[in-house]
Amino acid sequence: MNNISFASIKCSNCPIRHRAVCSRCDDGELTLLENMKSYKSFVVDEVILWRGEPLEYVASIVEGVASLSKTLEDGRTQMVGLMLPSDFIGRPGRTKVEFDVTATTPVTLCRFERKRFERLVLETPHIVQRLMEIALDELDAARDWMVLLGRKTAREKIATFIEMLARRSLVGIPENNVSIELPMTRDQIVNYLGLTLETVSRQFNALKKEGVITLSGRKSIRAVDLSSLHCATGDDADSDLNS
Amino acid sequence: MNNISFASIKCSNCPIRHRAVCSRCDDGELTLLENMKSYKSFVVDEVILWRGEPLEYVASIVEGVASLSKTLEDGRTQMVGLMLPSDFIGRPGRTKVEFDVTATTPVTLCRFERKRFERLVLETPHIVQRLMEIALDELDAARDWMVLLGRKTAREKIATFIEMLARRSLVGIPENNVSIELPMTRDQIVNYLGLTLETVSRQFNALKKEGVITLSGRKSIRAVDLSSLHCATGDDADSDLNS
DNA sequence: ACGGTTTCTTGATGCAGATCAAGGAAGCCG
DNA sequence: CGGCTTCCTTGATCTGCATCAAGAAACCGT
Repeated sequence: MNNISFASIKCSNCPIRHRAVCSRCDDGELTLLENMKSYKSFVVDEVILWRGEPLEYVASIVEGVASLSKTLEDGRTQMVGLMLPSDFIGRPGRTKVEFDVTATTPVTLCRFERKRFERLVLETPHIVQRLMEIALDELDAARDWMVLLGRKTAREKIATFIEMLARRSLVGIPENNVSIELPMTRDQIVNYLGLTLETVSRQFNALKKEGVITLSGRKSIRAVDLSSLHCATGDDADSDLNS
Repeated sequence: MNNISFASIKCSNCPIRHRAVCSRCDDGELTLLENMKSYKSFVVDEVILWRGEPLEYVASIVEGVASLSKTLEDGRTQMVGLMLPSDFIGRPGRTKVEFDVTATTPVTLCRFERKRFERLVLETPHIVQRLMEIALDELDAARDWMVLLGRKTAREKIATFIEMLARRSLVGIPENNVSIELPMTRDQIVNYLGLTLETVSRQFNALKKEGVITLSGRKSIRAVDLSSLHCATGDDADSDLNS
């Protein structure tokens, strides 16, 4: 656990200062948030929030990856979102969440008491504006994922997943031979992509045999050939450099 | 086409006054919107907005149903949203949309020039607040749909779809024998649910044979037995009376 | 470095839903 | 009302992925 280092961090030095819910805030607004915030960390697989549980805090992810997932009666589960640093958990105006939130890597949150935060939101347009943008970005991502879940083949799902991770892990221009750390186990990938363990395994290894990627260890991938990886996604050539 | 009747409607008499983007606005704010708005209508299957096209207007749906859909290289398409009256099309801060918007029934929009609207948004917290709520509600819906697309069987998808329409078409307490008008053709249902024509047809008729629903004509359904309909959805007993 | 556990791979088989291929019923327009 | 078109249904077959069933590799604690 590495949260202690955050215990007394200044907002102005925060790694997500420029992307989180506070990104548009001026110094005065930031001070208000500074006085409200508290950090909390979670270990891998720890549940951050249960579905339906009263929501006492809202929070930004400072570090780590969390997943949102929904479960049907009989136990089938579907991941409905991946939350990365600067993403926001919880929403003003709702007293609970409709999904379970789980840490897939060690996670550190910057939390605000929900009720106080809601009051602040009403008076702080910069925060609402940013919250809206964050929600709309998530909506875009959710819609892309709907295409994947509804229409893509197993192979295309895996390729899209890897490409998404590759695109995210490099800041600059994409180039071949990017090394990627999977932020989740096969089991979680399964629930993210709407597949089974065996199918995920087979498709990873198929792409490996074709020389599109290499695998080493359980959570490390190298994208050898980005262009053939993209061909395998089913998406068209252009599409999104956005956000 | 029935749009002429809207040509000079007052915002205060608007059928979506209490739910649309303007729902929190006071009289002054409403007057500003009133002076910016223009109505436009679309016939069935008319494209309201092409993916990637520059976005000159944002708009609320006043009447009718529109669909958002995405298409893969090879023509497979997935509907990623159904827009109903009071839903909002377009977003401040983006110059284009990432999907096609099509009228699935005759549609009337209340439009605002995007640039003027963006300026107004910056100064009108009531609008941003409502926009955020709308976005978050859409996000909830998108996530429910991800579960359907990723994990539900054909039968469960159809049952969920019908239940959604039933729930929406009645204002009060759900009761058996609700009559439902499908706002779309089989072909569009197919793309909404991530299935094929034949499968959709078979599952509709399976539910009919079991006495859960009756069919009459092409677009009219009666939900005879809501509780067995719900059982067929795969969802758990409680879940959402929200929003 | 070793044994045990967890996680991942590989193979064999089965099935839900896709695809292929005709028919049949609604709706439309004369 | 009758012919035409579009849309929907039904049946036969195929296939991608799930499921079932062993192994094998990676990781972990001692």
